[in-house]
Amino acid sequence: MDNGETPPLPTVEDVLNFKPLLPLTSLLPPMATDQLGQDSQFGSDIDWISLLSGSFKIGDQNPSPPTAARDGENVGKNKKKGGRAKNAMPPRIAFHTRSVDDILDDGYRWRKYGQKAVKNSVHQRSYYRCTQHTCNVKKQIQRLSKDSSIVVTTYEGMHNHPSEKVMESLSPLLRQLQFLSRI
DNA sequence: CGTTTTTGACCGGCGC
DNA sequence: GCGCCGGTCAAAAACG
Repeated sequence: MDNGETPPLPTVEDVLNFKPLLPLTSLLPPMATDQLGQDSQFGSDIDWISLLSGSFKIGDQNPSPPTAARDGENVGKNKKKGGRAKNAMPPRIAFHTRSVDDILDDGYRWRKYGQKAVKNSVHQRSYYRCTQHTCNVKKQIQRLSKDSSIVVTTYEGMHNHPSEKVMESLSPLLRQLQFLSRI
């Protein structure tokens, strides 16, 4: 598609209209300490997730676990498994975003693997998969036919690795926090 | 040249 | 069984 371009930053209106159904921290992967490098001191002393979510307290080693509220409002179509609960399907999280751009930069890299026209919608639905091999997170993007200015992004599954983009931008801050926490 | 997109084929579930 | 529908595969094209 139009991937060569850097996705435009969200406008103020985009931010105001951005209503996640879950706390953003629930989208972060569990901190993989072994991926931060052997020489890194990250991960062992500080619960970065709770720190970033604002629930971190000094000396609190046991913050409230992110009891992932499972389903969003629009996931009603999951009733397919009427009697056959074969495998618990991964949780789905949907975001409604008012944006001119279909592709929202969430920090992860995605590979498109399909596109289909859905019934009762003029627009098509695109299917993406996380490019990390060990991570089978999927997401689908479709634009509301009623209000074409709204993009629905549905995530399925949780990343088992950190976003290199987020890590890159957060690394200096994390180092600083690590340094300060040692005092 | 490696990676990503495109796009029709393919497949499985479900209702009739 | 058949056809619709949503999701995925995969080969070829496009891209940088």
